[in-house]
Amino acid sequence: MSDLKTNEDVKKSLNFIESIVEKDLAEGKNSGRVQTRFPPEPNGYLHIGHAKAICIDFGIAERYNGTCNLRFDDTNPVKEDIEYVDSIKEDIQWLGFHWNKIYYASDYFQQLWDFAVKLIQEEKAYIDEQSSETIAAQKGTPTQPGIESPYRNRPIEESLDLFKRMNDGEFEEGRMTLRAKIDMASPNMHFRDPIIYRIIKHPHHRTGTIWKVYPMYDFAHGQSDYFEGVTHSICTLEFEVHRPLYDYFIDLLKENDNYRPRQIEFNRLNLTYTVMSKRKLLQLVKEGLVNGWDDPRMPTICGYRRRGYTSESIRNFIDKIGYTKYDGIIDVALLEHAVREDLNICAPRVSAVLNPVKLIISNYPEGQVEMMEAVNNPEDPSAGTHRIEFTRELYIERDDFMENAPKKFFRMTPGQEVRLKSSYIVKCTGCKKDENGNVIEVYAEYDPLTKSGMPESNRKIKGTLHWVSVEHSLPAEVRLYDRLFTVENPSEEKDRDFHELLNPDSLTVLTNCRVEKELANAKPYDHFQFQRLGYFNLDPDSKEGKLIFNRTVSLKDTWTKVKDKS
RNA sequence: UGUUCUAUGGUGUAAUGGUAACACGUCAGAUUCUGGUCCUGAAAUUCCAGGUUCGAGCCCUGGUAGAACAACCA
Repeated sequence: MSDLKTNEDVKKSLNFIESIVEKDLAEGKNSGRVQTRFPPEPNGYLHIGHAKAICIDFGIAERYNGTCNLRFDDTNPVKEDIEYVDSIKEDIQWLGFHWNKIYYASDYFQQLWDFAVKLIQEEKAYIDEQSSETIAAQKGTPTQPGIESPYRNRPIEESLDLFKRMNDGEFEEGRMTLRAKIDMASPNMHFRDPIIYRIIKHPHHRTGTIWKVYPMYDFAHGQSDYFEGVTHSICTLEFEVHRPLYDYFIDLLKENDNYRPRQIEFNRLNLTYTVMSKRKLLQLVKEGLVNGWDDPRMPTICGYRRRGYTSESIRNFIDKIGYTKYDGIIDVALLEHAVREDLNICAPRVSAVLNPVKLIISNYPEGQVEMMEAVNNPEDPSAGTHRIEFTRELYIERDDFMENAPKKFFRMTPGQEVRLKSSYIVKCTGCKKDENGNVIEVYAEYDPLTKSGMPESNRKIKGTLHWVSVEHSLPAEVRLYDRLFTVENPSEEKDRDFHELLNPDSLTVLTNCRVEKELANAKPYDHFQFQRLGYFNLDPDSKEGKLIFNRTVSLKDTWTKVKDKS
């Protein structure tokens, strides 16, 4: 035991974000305070990429005795909805995080308005009456400077007056905008007089129709951070080029040198075979290509939850992949490993047959029922055992019988002995086929001396099969979920229609499954290991008399490789 | 012919000027009443070229490659 490392010995190295925070702390910045925020826009459900952000936002606060607030970045009423607000809260809690307070960017609309008015008065902003096309054309390109708007130097009073009238609803959407007056020749496109306010007449899910003008992201995010007292504003890499503008507005807002929020960017999560774009996920839902945001094929938090992933495994996964500035793509195998790792420890083993074929133990008395003791979890002896009925007629997996088997097939084939899990060793004697040659019954003889626990049962047998009693098992429906996309990196196939990349076999519904009686007591989301078949959970749509299971993830199945070789 | 950022086995992440390590994946073996788990082993790595240094994955210069930025989205 002594050479085992304790948790303290295995000191995890700091990621670059933690290093920055520690350095700031060491330098006494922000009076030694650490405050973060998780700032989703309520325009969709959270996906696993958000989980990465959530873990670092809440994790940094926790690690450095700070606080983390949840802030909804609700500056675009057209796309946002209260449904999303609710789902986001639920998913964060399911992941096991707790916010200090909930804020909304819309809480700051008045402050932001006042700040905008101040900028106009200082000749740092003006009302532009050009169309979006004209403004875009004048913006130049990343390699060519833009040109100035003819409205750029209009009198302060005129801008002030128009800004007020914009918010009074006097002008149509798109008619005019408020732009910051910075530098049309800046190499950073975001400094070329960015639009900071636009007219939107669509009612806001919180403020209703009070406002007719809404701030843009760049004019709301940093300021909101500042108003709240955020010290470390952690976001993804694509906001890197926004940071100078973030700092620009903070400088105009900042009142003293004791506090200033700081933006830090990390690499967004990319997963193989997975689409992470909110826009595309919304499209999948809207076009009915999946059964809602919580479809088990979706990479959303609620999709994974429904599929049977545990929050623990998602957090462990995030922990494994780390935070850097390198823009790579992570193999889903790593996520699946994290899920198996967690489920292996906590999922009870139960018997289920997905594709049943009858097995008749010809020398076993008709009508006899024996209760067999089944271990709930070999990884956890304290999980105990449960009992399962053994009878003359059983169901086994159709794939577990082969009439003419290759050498490395260790399961049911004429003349070969196999062990029926938790019960007897049986020897296959043959099978019966219908007129089409399909196997309809398999026959075997049991050895009464080999019941689990008996001395004779210690014979070395290569194959162990799972089974259920024909009479005592329950019917069930099992849904096998595969990858939604056929290509490893769907976002790289930009020129191809997204629909072409969808996997037509991403969902397989098996309706003739049989499960052991024990499962009648299962509760929604409970997870199980169906022995060699993988991990499954009970779908919340299950009803009394209709059990529905989702396959969470398959086991690593080396049999498939043996098959390839033979 | 812009600005900003990035580059370590197949994938992701460490090593903070001093023996290139960890996890996943792959392959092989052992154990097993799950072809799972656990265990053992193997193959495989610092983008290129210079420079600084006793010593460079790390610092400097120049290349190369990739990413982000030209929404009245966030």
